[in-house]
Amino acid sequence: MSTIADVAARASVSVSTVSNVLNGRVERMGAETLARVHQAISALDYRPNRAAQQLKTGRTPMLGLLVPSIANPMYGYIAREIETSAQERHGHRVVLGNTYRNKDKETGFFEDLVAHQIRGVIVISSLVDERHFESAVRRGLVMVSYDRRATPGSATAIDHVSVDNFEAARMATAHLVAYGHRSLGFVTASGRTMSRDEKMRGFFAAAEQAGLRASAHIIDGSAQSQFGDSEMAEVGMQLAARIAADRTRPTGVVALNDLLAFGLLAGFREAGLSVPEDISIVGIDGLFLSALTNPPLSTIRLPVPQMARTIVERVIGRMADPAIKPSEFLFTPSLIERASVARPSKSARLRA
Amino acid sequence: MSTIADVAARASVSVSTVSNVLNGRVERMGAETLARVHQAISALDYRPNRAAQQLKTGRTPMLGLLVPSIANPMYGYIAREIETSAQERHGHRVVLGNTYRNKDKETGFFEDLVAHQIRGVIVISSLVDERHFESAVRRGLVMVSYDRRATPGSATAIDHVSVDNFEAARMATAHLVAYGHRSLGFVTASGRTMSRDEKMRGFFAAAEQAGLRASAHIIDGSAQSQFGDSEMAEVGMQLAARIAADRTRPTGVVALNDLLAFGLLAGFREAGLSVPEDISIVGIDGLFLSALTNPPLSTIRLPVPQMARTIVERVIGRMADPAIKPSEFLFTPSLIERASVARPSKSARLRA
DNA sequence: TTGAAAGCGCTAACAT
DNA sequence: ATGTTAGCGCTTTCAA
Repeated sequence: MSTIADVAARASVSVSTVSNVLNGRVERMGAETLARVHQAISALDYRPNRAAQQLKTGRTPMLGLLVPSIANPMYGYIAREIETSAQERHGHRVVLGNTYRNKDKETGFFEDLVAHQIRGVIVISSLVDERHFESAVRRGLVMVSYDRRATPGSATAIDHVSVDNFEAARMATAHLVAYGHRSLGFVTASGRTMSRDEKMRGFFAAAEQAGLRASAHIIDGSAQSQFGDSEMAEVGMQLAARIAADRTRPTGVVALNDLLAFGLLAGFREAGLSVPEDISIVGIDGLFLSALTNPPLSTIRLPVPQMARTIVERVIGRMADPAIKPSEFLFTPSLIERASVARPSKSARLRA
Repeated sequence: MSTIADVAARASVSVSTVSNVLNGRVERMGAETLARVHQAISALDYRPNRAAQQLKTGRTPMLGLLVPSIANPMYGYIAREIETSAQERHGHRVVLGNTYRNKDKETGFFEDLVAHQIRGVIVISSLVDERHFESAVRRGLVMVSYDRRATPGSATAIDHVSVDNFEAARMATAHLVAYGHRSLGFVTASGRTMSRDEKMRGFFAAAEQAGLRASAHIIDGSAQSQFGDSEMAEVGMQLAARIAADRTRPTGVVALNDLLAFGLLAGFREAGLSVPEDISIVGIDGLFLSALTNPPLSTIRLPVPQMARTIVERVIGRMADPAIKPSEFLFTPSLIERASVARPSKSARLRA
């Protein structure tokens, strides 16, 4: 690999002149000099050594991206949007890490970022406990978190970008109510994340609003692991069996997310229940896969591309200007009506 | 951030002594000196600056990982296994890039890796044309490719890790044959990748073997884009409509991959065809989602975790020892029998 | 057993 | 308009 000195020699200029053209400081440069430098650069196929630039400037065009598991299609979708936006719109590469929702893994990732002088990091769907985040921020990281709300009241050093989870669950529940369901369930996996808590509140709010608070219940199952891809669907299957066996089961359920809904769909079928004839389901996420299930899943779509763009803009923007204060960004979801919701059957209504 | 000099000062030793302990050269070091250094390191919470190490040594514990689209659940799965293995077993972080199967994006990614002095790169399912790979290798990259076979005959500078695609398609087809199917289809999207060509060969080989060569057909649809996540399923849906309308349609089909099979499943249902009563399907990949479809999809499972481990070992191993020659690694897939395959119905047999 | 010092490739303040 | 140079934080050779 050729260095800046090689280029300088070939163009018969000093290294600083080369550095100047590299960094766009060409206003008062001789046109001929500039041409010679460009010519030398392409002749040598020269690329600046990022490590050297970085050592000098303390910056590097990279971002960290932490997900519970990239095998989860929802996180894969978000990650794709984030990486594409970081790369195409801001010229940043992204370092990916799977955390399996493990605090030590998160901490380890932050430490490595700091060691690599990568100053921006995006964290997807972490657990409620945020203390190791704050300590990472103190070490200099610019952090934006997805799918977690700011802890109310506490001034935070982190941007929070999320969908209005309360509203998402409320819409899903209201959709069921609109179809005449009077006995409702919110199906969730037992790990507590902030977004789950909010969805539960939205669920109950919609039930309350419809005067159905007494017949609205949380149904939760414990996952072996907490990072939710195949496991999330497993929980759905198990829960479906439990629900099917319950003679007082709800006529309509909202699933924590689409993956859980997929498991529910499979589990109900196995238990001999038809969706939506025997029970209605609405998911949350709007994964492309939700259009393919049998029946196609009614779900709440999250505006993922827009959220991803905001996330990336925030990290990059705040790295460039430390004066910008962290803030909160809430996006509104929307209902996709498909075929997993119908009016409750007479027998179902009687049972409930 | 404290530097090595701060540590040295605090421990009252020279920087080279600190560097020695950092790099494990402690054999003939005074026990007391060593202790002082350790103590200073933890007192200052010191972490070596990777950029500086890298500038000096020319190495950095990172890998590049290129996928067509991380939103594709199969690539997400592979990526998770690769990242986890790179991190836990070898202490390397991974830089992720989506290529959308675009040559310029691939080339751009390679250039950035070189600029960052990242010397190892893993490429998933790229297109057939490999020339820009060879040129990246000449620039110093250690490359391992997944899901592409080496170009026969040509000595390559790239490791190739893949599943035996011929065998995968052969097994899938033989499974259909074993269930009595005499009219076979291989459903694929039209973009040509190496793995697709091999699967077709395996399909025909199994048909031939069963004396069914004349009634074995390729059914392909063109995708708008080539990186295959939601699009792949779309193609499946369209193709299903076309197949359903065809009075001479096969009684059993092998799908290029599970995602395509999901689209097929949805499309057949929409067209009023039942699986497996009216038509049997077998997928290829073994995604966890394939267990959740209605009916559950019979498919060919790829040994993803093992392949991922091999991939990572190869990059890291060859970076450490340039004398190691690139080679080819072929893994054997296995059949998962579920419910999307049954004996062809009488009417279906007559039709064909 | 420990230390001094050169140098990795670049940026930017300063000099000319 | 262009050049000189110190120094970013580390590794490693060589000397003591």
